[in-house]
Amino acid sequence: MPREPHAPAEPRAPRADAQRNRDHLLAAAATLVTEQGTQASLRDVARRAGVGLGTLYRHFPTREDLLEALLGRRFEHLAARADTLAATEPAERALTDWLHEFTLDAGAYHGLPATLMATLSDPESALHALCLRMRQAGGRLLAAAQQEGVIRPDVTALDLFALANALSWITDQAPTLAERRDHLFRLVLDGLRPRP
Amino acid sequence: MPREPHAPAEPRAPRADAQRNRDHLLAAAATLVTEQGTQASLRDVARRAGVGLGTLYRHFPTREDLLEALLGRRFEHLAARADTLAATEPAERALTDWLHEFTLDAGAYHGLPATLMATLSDPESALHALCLRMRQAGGRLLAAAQQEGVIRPDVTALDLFALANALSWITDQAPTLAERRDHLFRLVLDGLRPRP
DNA sequence: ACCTGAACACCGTTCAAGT
DNA sequence: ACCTGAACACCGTTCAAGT
Repeated sequence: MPREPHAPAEPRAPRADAQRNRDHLLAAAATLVTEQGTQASLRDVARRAGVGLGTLYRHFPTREDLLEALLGRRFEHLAARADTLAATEPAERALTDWLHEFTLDAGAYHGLPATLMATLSDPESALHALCLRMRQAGGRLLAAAQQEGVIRPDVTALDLFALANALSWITDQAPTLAERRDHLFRLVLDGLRPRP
Repeated sequence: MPREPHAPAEPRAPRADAQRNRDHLLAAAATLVTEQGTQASLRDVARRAGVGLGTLYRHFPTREDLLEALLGRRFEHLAARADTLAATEPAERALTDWLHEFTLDAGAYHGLPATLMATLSDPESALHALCLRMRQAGGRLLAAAQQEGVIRPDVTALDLFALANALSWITDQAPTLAERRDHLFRLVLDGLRPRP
């Protein structure tokens, strides 16, 4: 039943050893990036995965490719959250809740806010598309809130992306300020509401 | 006339060659840090200064020491600006003008916002005292503005320092957003004003 | 197809040897 | 006192050689 002579070109299943190496690399990367941040040594990742350095580069040609694989699910989930919040919460609440969750995800690893922000100037980055989807998801919630007049009309989805990353960056850079995070978040968000 | 037998311990003048090396190091660092940011290679700095690598470490034991020497004058000037603004401008204007100038200085080199922000968790850094003076200068302007009721009372000098650095960081990280800088600045500052 | 690891060109930091 | 540069322990990235 398989082996159709002219079957439509299915994507070949990867060789078993290749798949296993990929899994080991991702597991090793998850550990090291959690411990040391987005700048963790790629040599260490390969070492911990029990794999040659070239194998890491074969599976993930750039550091961003590796991070994308690590972050994909998390941010897909976040994009979906935008739609559920839009459906269940008032526009302003949906926007602020979602932005708050975004700042948490953007701070998942040390150095991640900087990595995400750098994506804006680098369309080749494997994280570029991921960040674009985030801007679009945030943009939809933003438009709804602006429609209701609860957010200034001169705020763009890009502004939101930059500000939310900047807020994540503050606690990433100075853990001392972790306790001020929610307060700073509210201050900045307040600046986005129209002046009466 | 010199050579007083029991003259009070004057700080010995540095040897002429040492002084010359120091000057060359600072000139080289100024060029390379301007071109490549705060993470410029120290090897390159020594090379361009025409000096051995050990000589660089003798004069500037850490990268922060070098940056401090590079930034000292600039930020001293900025601290003085706080007092002149306080004396000549209304409190709110003085605060926003000064903060705006701070964001410009904090963005003088690539990577500088991150370097400055990191000093909060590192009291040993040569830049720690410099950043403290900035927080104090900003804090005085903040207190005056709060006294007049034009800025929320729950904003601290640390909040200001973090937010201003974060704004500098946005354009540092994504030059694309340079055109949005002043707009983002105003949005954030607006969030610091009391709600009516 | 896929994997390995040596090779290359860099780092930051230290320190024995020089003047 | 001060300077030098080799030495050490790391990087990221590439690529010839293997299975």
